Amino acid sequence: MILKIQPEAPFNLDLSAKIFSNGDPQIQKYENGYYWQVIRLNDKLVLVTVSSSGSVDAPELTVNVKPDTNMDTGDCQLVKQIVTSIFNLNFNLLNFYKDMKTDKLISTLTTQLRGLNSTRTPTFFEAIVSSIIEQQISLKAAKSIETHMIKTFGDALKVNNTTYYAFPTPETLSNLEKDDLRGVGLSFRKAEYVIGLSKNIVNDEVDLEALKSMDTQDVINELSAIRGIGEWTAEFSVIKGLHRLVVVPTEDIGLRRVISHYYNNGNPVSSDEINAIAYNWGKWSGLAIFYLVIADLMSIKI
DNA sequence: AGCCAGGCTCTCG
DNA sequence: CGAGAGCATGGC
Repeated sequence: MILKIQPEAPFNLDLSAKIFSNGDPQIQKYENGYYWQVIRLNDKLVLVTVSSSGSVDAPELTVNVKPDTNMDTGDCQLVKQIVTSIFNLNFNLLNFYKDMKTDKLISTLTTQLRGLNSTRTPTFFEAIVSSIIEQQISLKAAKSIETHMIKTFGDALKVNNTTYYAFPTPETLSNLEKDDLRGVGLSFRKAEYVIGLSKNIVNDEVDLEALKSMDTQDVINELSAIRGIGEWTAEFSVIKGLHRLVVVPTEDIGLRRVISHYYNNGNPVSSDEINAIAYNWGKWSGLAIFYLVIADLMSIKI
């Protein structure tokens, strides 16, 4: 089944999905103009493949859904809604570009990276769990552990003789023992965090849906109260899962590296210095940082 | 080989 | 309170 989505222009799928280039093909990947992953509808899993036609300033996305048996109109709407959420397609970048025209460095990037939108995880839960896994260890190590966890405990969907995996649900993870998650590479400590969080969700002690409509700082406070979630994890969870790009995680080593690179000739920067720089971007601070991070990733020289 | 890498909790003093 | 230990895998 083919669905069409018209994103707010400008939008560039190739730039926006590039961060998934080294993703696992059985989980989530972007390759040769195609982005794919399994998404969870109300009562079923489907493999969704997204590609782009048209131009950056008049884009159209084609969404291929498999299997398409028993897909009703509500399911189609949900697929569109989830894809729109993942790539932030209802967000118009033009106001950001306009307001950044006076910022020499950022406006250079908005020209070069025109149509780059930041992505968000399909579920808030996924953002929190992966942020927990990413604590302390390198992103490479964390990714490897997460992949192992998804392939072991995620729900499988077979399409054209290939098996794909959806991120495991809170229900599934809440029923695991610590040893199960230790077996896929989490530390015993992180296994406790993930299982504890999942149990809280299943028991309705934590309501992630309710958090979604709260102020960013309130969400961070609520999350930080959960065992295993500190300030860093809470901030990255709302950035990756709820797209709250107003947060400036000054204590994050990745952000420090990027600011140091583009604003201080590679010399270390303090939290205060980062805050001072970000303050000038106002409500666009998170998006400006996102453009810097991607520029750094793509080795763009300014 | 050994240290560090997008943290956090627990334990001591 | 503050400081220190311990933890998981991958890369150098």
